[in-house]
Amino acid sequence: MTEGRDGGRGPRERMVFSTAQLIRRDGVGATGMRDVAAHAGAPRGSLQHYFPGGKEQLVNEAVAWAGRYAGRRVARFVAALAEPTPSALFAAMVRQWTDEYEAAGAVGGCPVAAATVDHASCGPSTREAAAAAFAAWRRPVAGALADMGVPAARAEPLATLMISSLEGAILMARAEGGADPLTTVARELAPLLDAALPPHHPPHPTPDRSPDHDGTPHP
Amino acid sequence: MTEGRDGGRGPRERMVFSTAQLIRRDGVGATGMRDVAAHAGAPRGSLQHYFPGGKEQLVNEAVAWAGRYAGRRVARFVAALAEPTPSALFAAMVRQWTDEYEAAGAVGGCPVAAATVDHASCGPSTREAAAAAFAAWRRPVAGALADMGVPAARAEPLATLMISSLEGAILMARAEGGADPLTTVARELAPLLDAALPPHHPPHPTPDRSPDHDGTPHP
DNA sequence: GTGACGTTATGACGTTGGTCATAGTAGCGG
DNA sequence: CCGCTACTATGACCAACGTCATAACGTCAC
Repeated sequence: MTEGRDGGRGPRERMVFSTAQLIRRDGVGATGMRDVAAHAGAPRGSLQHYFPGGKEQLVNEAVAWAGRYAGRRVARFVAALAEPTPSALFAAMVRQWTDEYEAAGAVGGCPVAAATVDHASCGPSTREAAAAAFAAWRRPVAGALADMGVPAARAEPLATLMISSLEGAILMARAEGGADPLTTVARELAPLLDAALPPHHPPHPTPDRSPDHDGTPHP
Repeated sequence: MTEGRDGGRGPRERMVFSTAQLIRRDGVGATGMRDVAAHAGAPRGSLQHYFPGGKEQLVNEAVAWAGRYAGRRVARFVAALAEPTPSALFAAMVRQWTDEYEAAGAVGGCPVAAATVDHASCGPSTREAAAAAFAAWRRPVAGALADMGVPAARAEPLATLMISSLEGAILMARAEGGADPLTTVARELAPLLDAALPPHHPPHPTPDRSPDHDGTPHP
């Protein structure tokens, strides 16, 4: 899939983007600097020019980019929801992955998860970058829940639960080679999420699918 | 086979065990065969003798062992529960990790997750091994839920949700360096899990069991 | 033009990985 | 003693990695 928005930017952004793509598919340790340069169509020398901190800096920036991307994506999901319920938001987040897995197979996961697991392949700063990325992802989710009417005290915990379940389901889906765990988690978690709304909210069963194709590939 | 050389556990099992331990801390790619031999106190030559399939076979056996271990652990948790409710089982599963993280820091995650993410560091057979490990873990969880009174149709999906949430929370906990996501997920998911029980939940006679301690560290 | 600078391009070095090949050691039946 | 088998131990290879060093190619200022 060619995405229109990566070629226009400079080579530096392309390399960060390619790093995230390769990391989420192959892991941190298995992603070489040469692979990144080749995937980004950039010269190898540019790596050490733009990222004098070496692989660690490159991975950290890729993780940070993935966190920002996930946060922007959540805002986009919320804006596109016909029924602004927590379960509909979660369903949209999950559908992003089921669509990809059913289209291109369950290769590739979350780059932040890969960076977290491959902890030894990079320095301790990557752990902080992963924490920041999760925070940048959780914050808009919690904000969206609060906007929907979820009590402020429960918005953050529920966002943590949503992201945890999604990440774990991505893991199991990759292992099983199918998207079943993702759909299962979305279905089972839905009633709990909507139950966090104040009582006078009418329970609307299913969200209708709204088109959200911005052409940007997964982080 | 020669048994009884080292207290009943041969060097082969030690190597599989060490592989799981190193993988769950450093990832697959960053775990070298030499490291495994050193950690297991075994000679390097024994690796190629016991695992002619190389690193892939070693990793696969470690993943399979981790799956069996998790399954056995679930059975032990169920036996030790004072109140056999789904939320209590989930709390026990989560507490296994919070205890470790609060005692020794949030280094180390699930070896099955590491093998799933580091997909490129090993062949496709590792993916199947990870799927089998997840299944070996999910089956006893679903069985325990069914025994507690959860309808059979919901036992498997709920087990998938429990394991997904746990795996994702482990991920976030490692990234943040604390056990908070784990406790949050356990608390937020509890009402949904217990709501799957039939209206009058019958208090089962608790099978008294000594606290779990088999001397085996985490997988 | 000339120089400087940001970038691109490539070769080389040192390390580390997994695997292979080959010794070496213990136990045991003859 | 010998030969056999299971296991231990170690050195050698090749490939790949990240990094460094250096040179060439732009494009502006002057």
